[in-house]
Amino acid sequence: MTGKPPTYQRTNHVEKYNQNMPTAGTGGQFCSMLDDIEHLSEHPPYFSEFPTHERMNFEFADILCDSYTDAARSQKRPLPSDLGYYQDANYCANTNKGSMNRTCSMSSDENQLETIGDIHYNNCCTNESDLNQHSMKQFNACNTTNRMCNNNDLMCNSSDRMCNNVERLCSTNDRICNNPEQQLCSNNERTCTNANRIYNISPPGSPDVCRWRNKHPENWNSKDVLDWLFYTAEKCNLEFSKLHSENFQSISGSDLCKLSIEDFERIESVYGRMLYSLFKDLRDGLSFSKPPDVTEYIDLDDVDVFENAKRSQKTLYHMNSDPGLYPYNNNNVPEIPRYREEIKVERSPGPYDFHPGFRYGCGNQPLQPMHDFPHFQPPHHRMNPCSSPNSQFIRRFPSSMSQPPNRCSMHENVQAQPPPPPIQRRRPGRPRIKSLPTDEEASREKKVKNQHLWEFIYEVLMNPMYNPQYVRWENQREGVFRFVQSEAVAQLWGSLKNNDNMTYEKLSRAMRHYYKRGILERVEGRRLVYKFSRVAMDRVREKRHSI
DNA sequence: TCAAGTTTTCCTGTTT
DNA sequence: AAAACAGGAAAACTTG
Repeated sequence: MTGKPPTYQRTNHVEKYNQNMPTAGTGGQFCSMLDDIEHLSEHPPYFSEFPTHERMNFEFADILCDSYTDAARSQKRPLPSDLGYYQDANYCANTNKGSMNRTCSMSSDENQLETIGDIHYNNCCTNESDLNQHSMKQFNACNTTNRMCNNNDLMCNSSDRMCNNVERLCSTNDRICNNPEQQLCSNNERTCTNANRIYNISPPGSPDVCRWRNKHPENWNSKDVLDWLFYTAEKCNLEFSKLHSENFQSISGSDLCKLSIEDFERIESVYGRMLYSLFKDLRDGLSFSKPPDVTEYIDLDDVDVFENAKRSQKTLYHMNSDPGLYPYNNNNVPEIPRYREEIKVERSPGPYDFHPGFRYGCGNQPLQPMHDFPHFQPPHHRMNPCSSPNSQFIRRFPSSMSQPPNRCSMHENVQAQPPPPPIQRRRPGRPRIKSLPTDEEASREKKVKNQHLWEFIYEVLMNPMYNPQYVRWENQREGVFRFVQSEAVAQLWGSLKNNDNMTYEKLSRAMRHYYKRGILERVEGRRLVYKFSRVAMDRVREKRHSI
C-alpha cells in the first residue's frame, strides 16, 4: 500500500450525521446513512466519516464500496487507487475497538476492485506503529488503549455518541424520560426510513436486553445470560470474533452460578477468566431486592405514546446517569458493578415482540406507525391468545423463550386454567392456515413470503440490529456464518411467515435442504455454522444492488 | 388446474 | 444428557 491519502474534508452530510448521532439509535443512524448513499456514490467512501459504531461501519462499508464502485464504473470515472486505504483506516479503527479482525485489501487490480466491498481476513494494523507506518494517523488513528480514535474533528465528544450499542439502547429509557415528546418525535423521523433494509420488528437492543440487571444471576434464564454476555463484551471491548457466545446459549443463570473458573475457561477459552471474575461479582457481591409485579401486557388501543413515555418516566430506571454495571476506572479496567435499587418496570417490549400496525423504535420508544414498512409487516392474525380485533396486546415473551406461566393473567386476573387437553399427535406436514387474509393482508403477506429463508438469513446477517447478537459472520467473504441465538432467529423467521411454531430445529431442516440445491455448503464439525455458496452470495449481492 | 419448487412438520438415528 | 445434525417422508403452500 503506497501513496498518501488526500486531505480529508468534512462534508455536509457528516455534519448531518453528527447532528443525528446523539439520539438516533442504530437503525436510525444506519438508515440515515443509507439515505445519503446517492451522495456518497459520488465521492470516495471516507469511512472515517462514520464514527462510533464499528459494526455499522463494517456493514456500511460493504454497501458504500459497492455503491461507489458501481457509480464510478457507470460514469466511467476512474477508481481511486487509494480506495482501499480508507477501508484500512476504517478497519484499523474497528480492530482497535476490539470488534473484528478484518480489513479490506487494496488493489489497483480490476478484479479486486470488483469486490472491493468484500472482506479480506488479512491482518489489520492493530497498533499505533502500524498506523503510523501507513500514514493514516491523521485520518483515523487509534490510541493504544484501543478505545478512542484521536481525530477530534471526526469523533463525537458526546458520551451519547461514543456509547456502544447496548449503552445507547439501554439509556433510551432515560432519554424518553428526559424529553419524551422531542425524543419520540425525532426518533420517528429518523428511524428506519429504508424499509428494505431494516426489519420492522423490535430491536434486540430494547430494554429487555437489560432485564438481567433486575434480578440475581440465579434467576436469569438463558436469554438473560446471553444479554449479560453481550453487554459485558461490549463494555469490556472484547473481540466478538473470539467470543464463544454460542457456548453460553443454553446455560441458565442458576447453571452459570454453579460454574467454576475452570468451567468458564473451558467454555470460553479466551475471556473465560475475565468473565468469571465479572460474573462472580454479580453473583456474590451484590444484593437484590425482589422485583415487584411486572405488568405483562398493555392494551395498545388505549395508549397514547407520549403519555406512556411520561408514565414510564416514573417507573423506569434512570440509566442515563448510570455509569453502567462495569464502570471503568482510569486504567480502563472494569470495576465491581453495583446495582440500583429495584424499581417497577411497567412494561418493556422484548426482543421478539411484534405488534400488528406498530413497530418499535429504539429502546423503550415503543410505538410507531408501520405503514411505511411493508417489508417486515407483522402478520395480522398472529395474535396473542388474549387479543381481540379491537384490543391488541403486546406479547411480552416469545413463544420459544421462557414464558410466564399464564400469559393472560394480567387481564384475566388469574383465572383457573382448564386442565391441559390430552396430547394429540398432529398429522405430519404443514397445517392449513386457519383464516383467510383480507386482500390487503394477502398482498402484504405475499411480498413478505417472497423472501426465501436463505435470503432472510442473509438480511439478518447484514442487519446490525441482529449481527452479532443473533447471528454473525465467521467469514463474510467466504459466506460462513454462525447462529448465536438460533431460537431467536427462528422466532424472527416464524414471525415473518406467520408461524408461531417455528423452531430452530425446523429452520435448520429447511436450511439443510439448501445443501442439495447448492445454496448452502456444509461446514463439517462446527455446530450452528453454515456457509453460503458462491452462487448464493453472488445472487444476494445482485439483489441488494438492484434495490 | 397442474406441476414444480419451497417450506414445514414429524420422525428416527447419529454426532458432538 | 442435551443439543445439534442428518435426512426421509409427507403435507402445505407458492408460483408460473
